[in-house]
Amino acid sequence: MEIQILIMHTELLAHIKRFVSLTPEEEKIVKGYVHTQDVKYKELVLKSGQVCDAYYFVVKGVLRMYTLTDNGTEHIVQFAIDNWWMSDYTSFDTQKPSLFSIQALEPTTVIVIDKKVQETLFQEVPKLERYFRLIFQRAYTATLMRVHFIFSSSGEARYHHFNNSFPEFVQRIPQYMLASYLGFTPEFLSKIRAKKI
Amino acid sequence: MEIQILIMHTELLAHIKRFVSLTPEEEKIVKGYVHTQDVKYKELVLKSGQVCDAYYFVVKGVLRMYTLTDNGTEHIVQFAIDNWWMSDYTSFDTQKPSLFSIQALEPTTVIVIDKKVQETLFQEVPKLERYFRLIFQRAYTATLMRVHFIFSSSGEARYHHFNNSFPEFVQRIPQYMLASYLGFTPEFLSKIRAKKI
DNA sequence: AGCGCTTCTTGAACTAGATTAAGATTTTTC
DNA sequence: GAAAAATCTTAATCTAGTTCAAGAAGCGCT
Repeated sequence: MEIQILIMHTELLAHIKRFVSLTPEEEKIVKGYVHTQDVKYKELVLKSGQVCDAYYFVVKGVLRMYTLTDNGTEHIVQFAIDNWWMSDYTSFDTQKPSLFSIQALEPTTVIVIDKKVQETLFQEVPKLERYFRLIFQRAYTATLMRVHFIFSSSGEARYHHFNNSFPEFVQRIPQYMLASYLGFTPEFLSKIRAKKI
Repeated sequence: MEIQILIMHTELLAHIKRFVSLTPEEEKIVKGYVHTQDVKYKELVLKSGQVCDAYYFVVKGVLRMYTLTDNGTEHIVQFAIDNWWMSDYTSFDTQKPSLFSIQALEPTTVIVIDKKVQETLFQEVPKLERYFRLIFQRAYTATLMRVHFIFSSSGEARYHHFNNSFPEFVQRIPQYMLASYLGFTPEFLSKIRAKKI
């Protein structure tokens, strides 16, 4: 068990070190402030209406973030797979209820930074400000690219593009969720697939 | 002129200080590394195909970031007004050509951080890492909310929502650009407006 | 191995929004 | 202040994608 946790933390530290260097002491501090959590299939780590009180780093598995519209339909805003962070950062900062829910689509292991330690951790390891500056920058530009794709290509083109870019991932999630992420109905996705094989 | 520039810089420093505290020395360093630039109506600060080599902070005016699709139609990915940063951060970091163009929609004044000084500036004033961490976090979550709106509401609903949220801004830009930003055609926007007055 | 639940498919009728094209209005320029 | 350019409107036709409904596969569970 101890060894297991160590390996988990190693994944996060390796990821951080892709962006900033860390001294052994800093590594130790980070390890001291985070913890791992196992999330069962279909379990929620955040439920809309509740306040988000952690950042989640996916070590293994898949999370989805989604909203419920008035008429009861779900809309997937984003997925997180290995080495991605997910949270409702606005709810986290303002401590107001979140519009979003975050759910595991597989048995998933996450590393957690809790609200109550986040500021202290960032003060003790200021390099994390830079690390997250770069993480948010990437997430932001990736989301802008997504807006660009939504506006400039048809649903069919978006499906093929996503399929070509992340073929392994498409295998792992139900098609109706992919449809929701791409912004159309499962029936329409079925039709696209029927055309071309 | 000197006074004018000082006022400009004050706007940026005031904005930074909404997120992090700055000592007088740090303020001085920041002032030393940035400069202002006046951008004429319709002038481009970034042209797609070129490498983006600066961050731009809008002091006064409006910028738009857009792409050209194969068939020649423009798609506006975002606007920047007073106190917003705009850049193609991916192109900036990788020094690869940008897909986007950035253009002024009014005579606009920006404060510029050039690529060649950015790393040095951040090293000398590490608080800027935190500042931009928070800036990117907001930009990221705002863009996620936009994706949510695109998927969960009709074009008409999006128009009314935008109109209610930013009535003064809607006055300042041509309607066909608003249509492009909201993801539909100018003709459709005309129809929406005809319905309701 | 069979029952129940979740996911996927197909087809027919429908609609939000695109496209095309022409004219009207407003803004800019000399 | 008239001509040119840019923006906005209207209407007819068309299409990508939705909705509804029903059946077919797939898959986890005892």
